[in-house]
Amino acid sequence: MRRLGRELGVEAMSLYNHVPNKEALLDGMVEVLLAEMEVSVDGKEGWEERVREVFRSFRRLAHAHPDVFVLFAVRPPTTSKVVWLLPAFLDALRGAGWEMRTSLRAFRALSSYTIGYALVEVRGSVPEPARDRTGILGAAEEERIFEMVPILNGADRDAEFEFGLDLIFTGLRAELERG
Amino acid sequence: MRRLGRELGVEAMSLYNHVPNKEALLDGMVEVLLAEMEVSVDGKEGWEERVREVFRSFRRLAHAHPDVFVLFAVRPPTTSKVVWLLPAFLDALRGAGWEMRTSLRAFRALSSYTIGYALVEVRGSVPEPARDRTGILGAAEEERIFEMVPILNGADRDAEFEFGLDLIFTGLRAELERG
DNA sequence: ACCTGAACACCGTTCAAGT
DNA sequence: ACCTGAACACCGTTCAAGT
Repeated sequence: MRRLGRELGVEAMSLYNHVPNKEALLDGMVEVLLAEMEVSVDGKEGWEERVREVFRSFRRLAHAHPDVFVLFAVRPPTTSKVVWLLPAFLDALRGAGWEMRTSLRAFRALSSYTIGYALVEVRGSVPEPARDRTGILGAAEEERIFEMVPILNGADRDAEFEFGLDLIFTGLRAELERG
Repeated sequence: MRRLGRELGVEAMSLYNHVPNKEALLDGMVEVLLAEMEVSVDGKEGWEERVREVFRSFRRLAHAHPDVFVLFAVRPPTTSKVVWLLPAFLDALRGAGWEMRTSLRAFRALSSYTIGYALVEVRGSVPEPARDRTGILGAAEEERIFEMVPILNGADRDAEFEFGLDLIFTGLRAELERG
């Protein structure tokens, strides 16, 4: 609050004339973040490609404002979180022909995946492990870890994210066929 | 630090004889959390059921220590995060016959989903939306939101989580068949 | 080797007093 | 209606001084 006050050329206490407290300020930032989400879905054919586009936009939001995105992920749910994300999803879903419970489960799966993926991404890459640090593991397992960390860090994130979406959509299509 | 000191019957500054700073303390807590993860996989037949069990354990960890789990999700990656989770996964995967890149992508998909799902779960349920709050939406969309929030909150979390795992595993099995 | 007092540079928030 | 000074009850951290 004090720093924000300084930035605005005002004392910290003045802020309380405009905002109830710091928490409200943080939630407001998240709200602004979500309002910024732009989903351009109109050109897309078919529910699958439209839904993909919603979650791609969501991930782009995390890249654009990583710190606020962490707030989004961590702070308790608010109405605005639901109000921004859910209609965008349901809108993209038109034509899929699911009942509501299935739609909501699909939403939970896709949003959980996207939140988790973007969060891991935003935190940065895994540090090179120190040799002594891994003493808990057997020698073979230790070797495996050393081999994997660079591959983990060197991955093409966009392709990797799409791969995860592919998995989930394969599951959803199968679900749809079963009725 | 001051509160922890009090809890230990000692002044806050004394802690700096044992720990470099607060950050290190938080990372240590995450490390203890991960060390606590118990995966009982030995009885399970087949890689799929074993891998499922790994991520179920992970989610159970979030329920047991929600605050530390949030730290896990938010703090930068450390060696110990990889060292605990990845070997457990790779171990469960034996017999699936994938190359490393595919294994790592499967790991990313499943861990992202589980982190995201557990995080949303841990934050608590969505508040009942206020009627005036949703003025941004059209009337029909507003009605849809009002209808959905109770369903969203009332869901059977265990079943919902498993449903998401189902989707991803369906995708992985398809991937496996294609080679 | 470990603990402490004093000190520094911070926080968020309240409230009476000002314009 | 909005801003401010003073004040309260906090933070994490350093460092010289103690045992």
